[in-house]
Amino acid sequence: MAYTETVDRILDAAELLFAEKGFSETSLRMITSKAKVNLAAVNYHFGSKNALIQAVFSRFLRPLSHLMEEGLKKHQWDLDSGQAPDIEQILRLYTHCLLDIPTRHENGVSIFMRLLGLAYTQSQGHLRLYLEEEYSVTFKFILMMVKESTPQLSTEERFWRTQFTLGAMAFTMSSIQPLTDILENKQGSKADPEKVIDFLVPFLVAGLKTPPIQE
Amino acid sequence: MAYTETVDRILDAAELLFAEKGFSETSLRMITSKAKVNLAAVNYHFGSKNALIQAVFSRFLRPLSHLMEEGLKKHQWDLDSGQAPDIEQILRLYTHCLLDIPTRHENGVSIFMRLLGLAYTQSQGHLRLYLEEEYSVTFKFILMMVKESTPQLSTEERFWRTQFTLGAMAFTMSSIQPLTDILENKQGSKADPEKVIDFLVPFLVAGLKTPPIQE
DNA sequence: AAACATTCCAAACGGATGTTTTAAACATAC
DNA sequence: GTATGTTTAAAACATCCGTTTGGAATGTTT
Repeated sequence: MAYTETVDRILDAAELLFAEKGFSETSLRMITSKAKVNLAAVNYHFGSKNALIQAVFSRFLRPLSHLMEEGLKKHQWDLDSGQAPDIEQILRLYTHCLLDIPTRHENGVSIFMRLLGLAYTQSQGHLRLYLEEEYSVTFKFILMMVKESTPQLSTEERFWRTQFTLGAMAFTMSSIQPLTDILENKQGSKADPEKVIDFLVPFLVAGLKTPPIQE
Repeated sequence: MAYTETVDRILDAAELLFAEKGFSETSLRMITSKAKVNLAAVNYHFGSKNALIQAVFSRFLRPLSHLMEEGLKKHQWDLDSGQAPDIEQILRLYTHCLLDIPTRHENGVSIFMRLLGLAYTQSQGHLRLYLEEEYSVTFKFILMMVKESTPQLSTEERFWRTQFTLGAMAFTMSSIQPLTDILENKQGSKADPEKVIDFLVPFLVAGLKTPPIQE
């Protein structure tokens, strides 16, 4: 995919509109008129609306995945070393990488998290498949790290606690500022994502570390 | 709204399809053909598709709200008594009420949870307004109870922890069906909502009770 | 300059959507 | 029996959707 200016303008507009309205609720005509490009440009450059959705995700998941792998290497964590990292360190690494993604909009982090949440909750079969194929390696490795760090949990309880963690993160990050306000460029007491994460991580760590109900 | 048989059949079908596919992805023709009623019946009885969505929510939110108020009365919790309930009791009351709603389908609880999650994550403007107008009293009262039960938290940290809690609940609920499928493929155990809640509450309680970072 | 490939654009296509309208049947109550 | 409300049927409505088309514009290469 050659990144011409038209392609970028489409991706920028689509990213904002998808995050604000959802996928089905955003039409190609909304996107192209916001991006100030011709309607046919989407199908010309991306092929289909579904491919555009996937491209939007790729543009921020690729850097995120890359940052994560670098971070993991730097810590020299290894599954076979027997030295499991603390669960808090894993969360810190993940949130730190999130904040370091280069963003194309203000409040880019909020938008990314909102999109991530939508990817989970909106039943877009094609998107689920695509994400699974493209980025499962990195995320599976993280899941393995979580497993090493929480040996006291049953597989089932660990699975659900991971979901709770994801939910708290995605939901909170996506509502850091009502997205309408973001788009209107309305300013006020702007909530700093870093500060929210400082609140979030101890909350999640406490939940993850609490004794299991299934012995 | 007179609850004739046609009305109920429409609501039953809509409830299932909305929970399965989401609102935008469910057409009136899908609903009426599943309910085996005429297409025009929806607009005749409900007026519009949006009104139908609201009616689906009312049918299970009204009993839920009622159960909550009864539960609060039974515990004789009072904001001015100075006797703050434990935060776990509040969460338990809420989740128990959720499980006690009379359901019209098998897996009714899963369906309600999924709908509740969709209401939060799917940005349906009209739905958000409607829920706000109809059920904000009960909701605000719960927030006051949470405040009483967590006096050690600053207003800011309590606000965010409430967001984390809501996020974990809504996110898990809205994706509970797809997740259950994942889990079933992974291992034979079928996940029923009660079990998920049993995992969820201790996780949230631990997070809510952990010492604040802001002293 | 000529040939080529790429990008852009206005318009149209076929289909699905929510909604409305017509008419006729059916039930129930006064 | 007449009035009132409910249901079905079939069709049309206006609109929106994703996608496709043919040709014009643009840039690059020979």
